Amino acid sequence: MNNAVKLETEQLSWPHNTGMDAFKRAWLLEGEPLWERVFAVHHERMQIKNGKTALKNLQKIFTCTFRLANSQGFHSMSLRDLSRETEISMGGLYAYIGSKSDLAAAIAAVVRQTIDDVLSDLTLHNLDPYERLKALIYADLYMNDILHQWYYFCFLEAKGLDKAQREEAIQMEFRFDLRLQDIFSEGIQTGVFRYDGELPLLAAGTTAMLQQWYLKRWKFQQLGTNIQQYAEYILSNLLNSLNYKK
Amino acid sequence: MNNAVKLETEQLSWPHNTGMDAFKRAWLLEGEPLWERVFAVHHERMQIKNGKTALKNLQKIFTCTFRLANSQGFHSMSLRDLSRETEISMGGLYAYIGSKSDLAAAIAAVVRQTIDDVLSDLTLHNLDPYERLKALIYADLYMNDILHQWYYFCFLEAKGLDKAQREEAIQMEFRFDLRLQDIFSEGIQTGVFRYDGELPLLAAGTTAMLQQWYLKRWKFQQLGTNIQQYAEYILSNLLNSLNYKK
DNA sequence: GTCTATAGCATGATAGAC
DNA sequence: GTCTATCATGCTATAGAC
Repeated sequence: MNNAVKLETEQLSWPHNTGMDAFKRAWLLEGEPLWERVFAVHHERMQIKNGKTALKNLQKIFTCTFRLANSQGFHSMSLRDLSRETEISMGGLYAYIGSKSDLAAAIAAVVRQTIDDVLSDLTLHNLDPYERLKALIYADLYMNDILHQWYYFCFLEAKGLDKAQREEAIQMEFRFDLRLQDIFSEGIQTGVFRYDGELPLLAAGTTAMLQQWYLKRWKFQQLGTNIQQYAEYILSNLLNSLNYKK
Repeated sequence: MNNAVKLETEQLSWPHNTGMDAFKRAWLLEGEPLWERVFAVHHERMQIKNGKTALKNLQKIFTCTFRLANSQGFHSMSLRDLSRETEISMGGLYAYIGSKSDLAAAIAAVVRQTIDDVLSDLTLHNLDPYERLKALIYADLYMNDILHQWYYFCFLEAKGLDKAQREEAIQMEFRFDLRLQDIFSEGIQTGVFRYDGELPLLAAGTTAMLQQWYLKRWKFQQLGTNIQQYAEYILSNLLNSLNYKK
């Protein structure tokens, strides 16, 4: 795991404390640490090796890519658009991105690695099924929220990626579903959950509801639903399906 | 409502009989009736007025557009790709589509009108909340299945449509959610349902699960879940949330 | 490290023969 | 009604000055 992402001193404060502030303190998914991560993943494709200036321009390039691609689509965003938006010349852009499709690939790669880092750390904690379920749902939803532009891009532009990356994305989602199913199964075995339907479908439905948070922002905005309320809704709905009795 | 879509003689056989065969017989959403619908919606933009040849080529054009756009994205599908795939020359294509974006707009328009026709007809039946819920979920899922390429296209290419059409798509989804909420509310009032959470979130979650059927075909294929099983899962999961007792 | 200028090519669209 | 040939434009990417 990339140490830059996780403050060791905070490791034990989360997921036991499931507030979003605690999550943000424990995981450095925003601001400069994020761009250092992007640089770490992407720097082989870059001509610029000076970290200081690279970070500033990487941030501009990725941020503007999200603004353009998430509103009109990545393929219909031209590099001239991106050049205008970032105020970096065409030639300048190519010192950072290698090619247009490299840019999309980098976004997907950063998302994959971040998810892996955060979720694999969750398994280190020794929690009971209820706590594991809660921690997984809150962690995933917080990630969806903080990196919502990244997730939105990956979901809607997946077709544009090469076959290996598309396959990776599908495998990531399968693993997430399986992680949920494992928790369900363990809870059923230990007797805290009871469910007589298809666990894969229950997991798939949960994943779908979590993804809504970045896919349907307009809906939650219109409803006035905040992230805490939505997390609680998903969890209580799921616990109800699982016949969990506190 | 467009009479060509609905066989009057079958009006009463559905939604009381919720099998997919009955749905397909009642609603003509496939084959020649579908392409006649497309022609009806799109013919103003076409130079060809002869129905016979137009229908055959429209089918080729739309079918190939789905194959290309749903695998690589509509914007990165060139009209030369489409020309090669349909075996219609570039000049020939323009006798049918007006422009590339007209083609996307036509797909969205056909979907919108079909949904409106099918769902508005459902309200004509006088059903109790349980039956209405079942009919709505089955009808929507069957539509998602039969027209899955159309829905998939609309979901993933929505960004490429003009503002009015994007707004229309959002309004359609809001109306669907509200339709679900109305049924929930009526059931709660008449005492067959009991729910103390947020109805809009329960409706949004149901809509999300229905959309999975065309968004995540790879998942259901891998799980071996067929449409009947999935319809039953969504309904029973929802009835459980609503504390419905048969 | 950033820029301007431009190469080289693919694209959407149209004109006009048949 | 369908085709071929072509136009004008916009695109990604690079070369080379500073």
